Amino acid sequence: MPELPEVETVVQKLRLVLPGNTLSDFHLVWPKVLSNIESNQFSSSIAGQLIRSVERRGKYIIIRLTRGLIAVHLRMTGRLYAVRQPIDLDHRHVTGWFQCENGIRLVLQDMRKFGRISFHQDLQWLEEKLGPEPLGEQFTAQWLSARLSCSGRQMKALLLDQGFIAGLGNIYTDESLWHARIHPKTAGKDVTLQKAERLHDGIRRILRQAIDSGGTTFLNYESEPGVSGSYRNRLQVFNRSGKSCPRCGTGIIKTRVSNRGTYLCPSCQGEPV
DNA sequence: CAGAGCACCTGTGGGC
DNA sequence: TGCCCACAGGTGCTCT
Repeated sequence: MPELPEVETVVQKLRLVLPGNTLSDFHLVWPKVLSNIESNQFSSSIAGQLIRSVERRGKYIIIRLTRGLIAVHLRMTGRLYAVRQPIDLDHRHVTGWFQCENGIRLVLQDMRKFGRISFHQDLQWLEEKLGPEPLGEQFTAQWLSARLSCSGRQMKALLLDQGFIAGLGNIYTDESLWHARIHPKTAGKDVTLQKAERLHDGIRRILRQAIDSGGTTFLNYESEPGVSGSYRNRLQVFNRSGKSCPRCGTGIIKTRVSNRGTYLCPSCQGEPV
């Protein structure tokens, strides 16, 4: 579900209420939600710990404690939100929640139960597996062009690979490739410098606009209960098969690339070289 | 190495 | 209306 802009929106909301609070307990509902630690050990590891900050790295939500950190990945349908204890919301699909000493609860609700929570001492494990942040300084057009030129993989697969760039998912990959007029099956090394520059520009511009819109909502994603993102109204190709390309008017088609549903303009994005 | 297929889960929407 | 199938914003694994 959530890609970088949706996760960033969640992090921005949590940042307003969590830092400064002290965790007291973790309540496990769906056993598999804890990916690298046993429930009792997790509860005792976080009990009494101060939440220092809430950050994002790729699609991971990072909650820094006095000692160690909690990482949450929402996968397809996860939501993470804070509620005041007296407010009893619809508790369907809750896979686990954190209790804070001041009464605030941090709830993970996840229809498909793919979302995961893990506990770590530092971020080294993540830095080893993720590529650069697309909105960070390391992600430049030169870097992108150089990395593309030495890969025979399809562009769609490359952009979805979190080890290549961290944070893009199916929606923003299709939107970015449309922006740069690149067919998703094009091999990385066949992308010209000019198109790599356009892609770099598109990725950053699209992600920033999506963050400003609070992300994209289809079925599930809400940064908190009742709050959906409006970037859906600004999508150019994703989920718009049969509608006309905003640039040239040609009908947008849906195909399958890299085993994912993929939207593109057959005119603007031509055939792969 | 690159790509396909499947597993993990539950819900929804389209076709008949 | 109801049933069945395909598909869903992600990731990790196996197999070819």
